[in-house]
Amino acid sequence: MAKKTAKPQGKEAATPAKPRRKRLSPEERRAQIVAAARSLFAAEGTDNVSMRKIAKRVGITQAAIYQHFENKEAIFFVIIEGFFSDLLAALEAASAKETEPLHRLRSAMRAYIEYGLSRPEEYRLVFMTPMSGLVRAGLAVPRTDEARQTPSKGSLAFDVLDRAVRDVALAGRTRFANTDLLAEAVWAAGHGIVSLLITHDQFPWADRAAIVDFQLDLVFRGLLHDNCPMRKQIAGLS
Amino acid sequence: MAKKTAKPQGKEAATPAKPRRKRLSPEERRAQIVAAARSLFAAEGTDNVSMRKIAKRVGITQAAIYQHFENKEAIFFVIIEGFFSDLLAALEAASAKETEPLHRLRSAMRAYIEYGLSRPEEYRLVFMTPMSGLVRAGLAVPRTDEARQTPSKGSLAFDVLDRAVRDVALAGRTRFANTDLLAEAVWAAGHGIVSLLITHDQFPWADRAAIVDFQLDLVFRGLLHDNCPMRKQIAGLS
DNA sequence: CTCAATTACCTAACAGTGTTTATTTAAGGG
DNA sequence: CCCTTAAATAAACACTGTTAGGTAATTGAG
Repeated sequence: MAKKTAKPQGKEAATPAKPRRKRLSPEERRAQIVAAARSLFAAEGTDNVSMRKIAKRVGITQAAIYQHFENKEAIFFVIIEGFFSDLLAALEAASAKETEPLHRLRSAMRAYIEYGLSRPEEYRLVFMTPMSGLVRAGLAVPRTDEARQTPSKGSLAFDVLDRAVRDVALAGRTRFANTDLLAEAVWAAGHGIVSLLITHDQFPWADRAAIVDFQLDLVFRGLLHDNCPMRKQIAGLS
Repeated sequence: MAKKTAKPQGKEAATPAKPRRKRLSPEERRAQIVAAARSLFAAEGTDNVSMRKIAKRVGITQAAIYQHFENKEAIFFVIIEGFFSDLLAALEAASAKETEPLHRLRSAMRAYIEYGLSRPEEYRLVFMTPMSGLVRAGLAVPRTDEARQTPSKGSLAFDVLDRAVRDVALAGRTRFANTDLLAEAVWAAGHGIVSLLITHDQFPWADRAAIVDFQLDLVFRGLLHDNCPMRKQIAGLS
């Protein structure tokens, strides 16, 4: 405001009520677009959000978005990066809270599940949607490759889980020697809960907290050594 | 062929190469449409199949489909019914193969996972896609309702799992008293495997068969009683 | 301060989607 | 044989993601 330069303004002087075109820096616009897209996704679901809706929310035309993003997937990509970044932070915070390997793994798993349930639309986008090269960019090739192209937040997040599982094995608390398999199984068990709860909220589920606790108990009882003294400590409620 | 009725044929006599409009019984057309849709879904993915593609495959115009189906979801619905029907058959066959409760549950779980992996696109449609009233029609309200409106194939399929879990509990083979929770947890563990393998085929997974075996071992070791003699029998490989 | 270059933005259009309407025409029964 | 029924069509609707080309706001050089 307070910008009264009073320029010549083209030729036909003051077509009335024409909302003056605002020009923002690319960084600002990008941030606006991503913010609008993220909140719309969360509110209406990923599929029900169009480029036009995002543009309207920002206050520009749909075509203007293409000045800042190659296509719709590119917006997804940025959102996913943020999702993985926060997921990584949540996992690391949960891991840091516990020192004993088993409790640490359990804490990380619980954090994963709760994080997924707290951001269902993004979770669906990241872990339940097939997108050429997109999910790949966020997560895949975490271990077997040697290229080491600055590992993505997604692979780092998986590494937290992987490390926690390995520590449990190193502490001699599980009889399963193959930690890769174990990490995948633990991940799948957690993902199954999140995925089903997100998609089938009509299903007559038991209480969510009870389900999460139960699943954790089941998995952790499963991976423990038969003679592990901790076996008694596992809650095993309900 | 050999139908040379030689009718008056309208007015402008023989516009050349105009493919004569064929008229089929509703049942035949419905079957054609569903068959085309199912094979296209399996081949190209649910999202990449349009009404026009289905119509072209059948040999009619897209609008003709609406004579037989209210909308695209209605086609999905029929396909899903078939999916659930086959799933139910697979689960029952797997259950029937084993008599000991624990082995029966394990057999059913394995059948579930393998069935899902064998029909990934339909599995995604049924268990990983949010669709208003659609999934509900196939699966939800399996237990808590008293209306008993001729239970769907979906709820019957879940019942197989539910019954298998309850039998394990009745046989005293698990310490978990809440069989509802246990059934949901077992389902979630299986679903997690199927879901992740379907969506993230880029991820450097271990061998599929090994993953499935491992997940089954993990879950079944988890649900067993501490002093259950069967504990030693569980494979627990790798 | 002015003028040219850059480029954020807009208008308009494209091809594709699911769906609807009005019209044609094939098939079966009187 | 006509005449009704309804399966199929053609053409349009409103929506989607995306692109081409023109307009104008901002920036930096002279």
